[in-house]
Amino acid sequence: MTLADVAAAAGVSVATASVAITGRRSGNCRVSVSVAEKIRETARRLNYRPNLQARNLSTRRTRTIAVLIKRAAWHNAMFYVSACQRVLRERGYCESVMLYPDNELASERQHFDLCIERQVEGVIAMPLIDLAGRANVELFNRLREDEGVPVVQLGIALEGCTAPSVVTDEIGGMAKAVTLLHAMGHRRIAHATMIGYDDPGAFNPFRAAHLRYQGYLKGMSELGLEPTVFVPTTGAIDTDTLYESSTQLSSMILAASPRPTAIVALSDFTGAALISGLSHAGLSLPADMSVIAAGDQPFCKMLRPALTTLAPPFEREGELATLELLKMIEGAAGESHSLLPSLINRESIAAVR
Amino acid sequence: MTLADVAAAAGVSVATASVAITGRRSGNCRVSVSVAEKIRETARRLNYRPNLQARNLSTRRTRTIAVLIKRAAWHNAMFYVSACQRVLRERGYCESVMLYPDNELASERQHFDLCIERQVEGVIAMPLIDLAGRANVELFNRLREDEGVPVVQLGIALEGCTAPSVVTDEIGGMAKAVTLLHAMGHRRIAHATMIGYDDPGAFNPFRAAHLRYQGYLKGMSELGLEPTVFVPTTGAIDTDTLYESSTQLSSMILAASPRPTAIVALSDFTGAALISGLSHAGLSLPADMSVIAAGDQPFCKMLRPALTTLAPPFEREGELATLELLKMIEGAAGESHSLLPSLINRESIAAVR
DNA sequence: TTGAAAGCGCTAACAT
DNA sequence: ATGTTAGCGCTTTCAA
Repeated sequence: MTLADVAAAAGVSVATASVAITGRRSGNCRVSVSVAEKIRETARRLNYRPNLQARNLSTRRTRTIAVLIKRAAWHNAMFYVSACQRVLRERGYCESVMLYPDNELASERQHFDLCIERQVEGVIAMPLIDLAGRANVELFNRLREDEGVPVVQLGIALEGCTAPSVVTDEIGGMAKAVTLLHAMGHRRIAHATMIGYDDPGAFNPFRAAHLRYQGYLKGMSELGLEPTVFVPTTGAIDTDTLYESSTQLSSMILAASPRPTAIVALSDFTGAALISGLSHAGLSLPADMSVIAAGDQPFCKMLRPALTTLAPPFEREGELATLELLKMIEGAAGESHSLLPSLINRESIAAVR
Repeated sequence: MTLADVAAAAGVSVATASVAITGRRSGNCRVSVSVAEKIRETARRLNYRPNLQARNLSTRRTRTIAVLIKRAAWHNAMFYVSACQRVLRERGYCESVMLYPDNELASERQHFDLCIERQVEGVIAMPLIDLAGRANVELFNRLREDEGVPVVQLGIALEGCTAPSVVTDEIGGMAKAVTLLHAMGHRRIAHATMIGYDDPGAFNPFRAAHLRYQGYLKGMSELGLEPTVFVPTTGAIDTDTLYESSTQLSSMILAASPRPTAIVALSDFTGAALISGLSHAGLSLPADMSVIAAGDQPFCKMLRPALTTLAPPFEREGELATLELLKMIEGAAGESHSLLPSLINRESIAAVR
């Protein structure tokens, strides 16, 4: 069922049918309303569907953008993607979500190729940094320079990458958490994190851990407080198993002297492990220990006490990234954004006794 | 940068270049190895990328399949999708994930259109049933019959839909849970569920709730046990807020007399609410009450006690769905599958005292 | 072993 | 207001 069939059935030329169906004017010409209606009616009757491949080939536009999601970010990605879809739909674009569920650089490369071959007009990517500290920076830059397809980075900004980025202000967020705890009377505020937090390299695969550590440091130093950090000594270095590797933190914290009265945890997984371990050891939370985490994972509200956490503005980030990309597709320069998370105060913090 | 450019640069015709680059024989003809190598070298040098739109238009094949995910299933979808990608890649297909984050029937329809327009060769969809009990059954059937594109349903089988389905055996799973509890000495085993569980209609939007209820019933009756079910009296009927609406269940269960010794919960969200509410009321879990849930959400392991749950074999389901689809694309008939979940025994059940 | 040419379904000048 | 025609980038007979 092609345009030609519809045109034949309606007794007009393909050009006329094309104009009628896409509702567009060709040059200064239109189709008379009556003919147009007849054509559309015929199309409907014949159950005609335009072939996008052909249309795109002809117009040399696809109005398609790609969203590249890494497996590690899948859970947050829903918020990104739904915001993204909303703005794209409003502007007549369609998107095509491609994911690289294995967190491999090679896989990211392969998807970039696919983007080019599919002629996408832009890509929103959550860049990968592998365990060896490598990233596809060159590729990101070339995609823009050689192929002319605009890119925006979401969630993390790769050093040396020319594409604008939309990220969470991890440093500001953690400093905010420290400040809040301080205002509640806490003075011995510790940080619970993961192996790798102290690598300041731009390609630390756990960059967020380092950023959050810095935010903690910043908050503490502004208040004249002495920082203390707890790190597991063993366990896989891997965000998938963060909960498991964080279980040993509780006893470390319990054994510390002086014992902190509040903990700023790297992530919700760390926070969950703390709540579990500390409660199990007989502490009453939050009275005996305040815990703030970061990430606002859906399980926070199901923990007892429900976990107070820093919520990154995912939807807004997705929206901004898309808006920037669209600007770039239209030829303008894109800007980067860093957005402060908001603090969702649930039940896991209390004033110091 | 087109094939013609490469051909010109290599001093051959586009036809030759095409054959050399795709590494295919046209008729009984090949390209000499030397020329082929030169062409490929030129292509590499010029950074040539084939235009898939053009290629697909010409071959009338896309080797692309669509995976349609509804928002409500996002979290499980990662497992589906990664399995799907793996088998697709092995067979030289590429997929394109499209989602309808708003859970609207209209949105599902729109995505079906897009699939047709994009000429996908098959679609794997997680069908939607809206709150009014409607579904796009007709559309599913027509996609196959009118457009000739094979479809497989994932996660739920729509009544009257001719497409094969790959689903979890909810009934068998729940019966298994009941049996296990019985073997641990429990006799007063209750079911905690949601509003809508007792609607036997094929288009009950909470079909899974009804299926699980039936599984519970089946298990109980096989053992000659008397069923008891607890349902919230108020609250939004919505899987997004299942945790919130389940909070009132704990006091209902506590007030019951005789009080059950074990609960089979509709889902992990219900189970989490129970663990929280029951513990808060002073019960010691699992000694005072056993809880089994279903879904194997990532947060199960973070609860205290960690939630014992029925884990649907997502990866296997995604794999089977893809395999069936591929079979259908190759002209064979697809078969349906119903897979039993496995019981992940964590800490929330114990022998009756 | 290679090239010429037709065509995939559609759009867009240009002509009528 | 409508039709004619020439592509878009690629594949694929068919001929050389």
